[in-house]
Amino acid sequence: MSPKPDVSEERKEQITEAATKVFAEQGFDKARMDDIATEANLSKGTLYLYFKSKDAIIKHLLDKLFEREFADLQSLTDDPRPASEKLITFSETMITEMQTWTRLIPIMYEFLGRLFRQSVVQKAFKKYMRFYLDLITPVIQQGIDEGEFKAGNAEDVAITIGAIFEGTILLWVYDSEMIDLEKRLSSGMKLLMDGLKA
Amino acid sequence: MSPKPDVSEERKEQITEAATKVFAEQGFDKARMDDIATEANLSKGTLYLYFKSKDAIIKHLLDKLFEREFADLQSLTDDPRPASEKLITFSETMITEMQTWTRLIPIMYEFLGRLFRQSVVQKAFKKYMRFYLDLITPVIQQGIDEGEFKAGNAEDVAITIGAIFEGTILLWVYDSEMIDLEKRLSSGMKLLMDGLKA
DNA sequence: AACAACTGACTGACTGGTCAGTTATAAGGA
DNA sequence: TCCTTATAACTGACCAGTCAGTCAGTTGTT
Repeated sequence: MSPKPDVSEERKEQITEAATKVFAEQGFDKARMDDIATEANLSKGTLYLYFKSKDAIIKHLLDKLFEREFADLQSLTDDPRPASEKLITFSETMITEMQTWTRLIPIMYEFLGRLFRQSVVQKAFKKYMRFYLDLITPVIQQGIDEGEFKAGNAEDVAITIGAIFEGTILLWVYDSEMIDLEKRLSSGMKLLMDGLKA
Repeated sequence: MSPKPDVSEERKEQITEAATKVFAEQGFDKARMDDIATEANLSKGTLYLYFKSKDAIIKHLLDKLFEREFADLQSLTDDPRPASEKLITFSETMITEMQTWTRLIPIMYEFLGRLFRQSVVQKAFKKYMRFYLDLITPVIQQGIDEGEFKAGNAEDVAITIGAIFEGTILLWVYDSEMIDLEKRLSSGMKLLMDGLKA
């Protein structure tokens, strides 16, 4: 029996939260462990009780980054509706979830900078790609098979859809005043689907 | 009269070249001035004769980043051909130039990480967006006016085209083995233009 | 001799990680 | 109810390594 309750999960969460904020503001390299500690209302020493190093915190953030919202999307796989409707659902879900995502975007791009040098980061992004393509490609294929979409390479189309999403976010990051993210995402998606219809 | 010829432009170029390589490999923060000096076959002290600080080198790279290849594209503005042909030319030019660009991509994304914190970087990316949109939007508008393209908001379409380019590059960065960049760029572009045609 | 170009040892500020010491709380005994 | 004790949780001064930036001195050309 411990004389105190185990707070370790709570602390990890608290540190993760603080780290997310500090890293988003300062970047991985500029951010100091003391900054994270202060933000989490803890001392630096305590951080090291729950994470072995600064890199371990960063790695933890990477692991959490993609695991978040995609559970909702899994259901597309055995959804019985026509492909075009499923794509619209996908698109709407993505756009809705985008709002919870936006605060993580600085961190996303922080990781992108490391993508070229760190194989852990590479693996995580590849896995994300795989997940996305395995989800969408069959839907496109279904649309082609059922004569709803033009014949063509389903994965090609899936990649273009992914590119429109990622690219629109990127352009929005370039100039967020000029671009209304939600509107652009849905208009881009619509444009593509017009070209897709048989 | 200096007793020696002025080598200052040559040195700046030499340092820029070395810095590009080192920053691409290590990232801005990890890269040491000594690394850049070694790569440039100079001593650290010499770097400081030509650049006031590490940040000054980074800023210089940012300035050079966008000024490179776009001169070619300017000609689109007073090209008399139909919009669809101009878009194809645009697309082909971009794809060709992509090859010279790829080695700069790590640096591009390195800057993206700083986009949220440094207004100099923000300004540069906004300017790039403006340049691109001012180039492409009129072409789309022309296509709509001449009845070649569906009616709609020209800037919307321009943004989606930009998103397809930037997004495809991003997905390629996520997993370069899976994506043949050139093929995907042209297939994505084709898909969109199908949806665009009246 | 004059001077531009260059060098690299050095300095001072900074920060990730450590650890000896402190604090707070639950359990058990009186 | 109060005291003692075990120990989990926490702290922050400190250490060791790092690196941007400096500058006194060297090199090489005219």
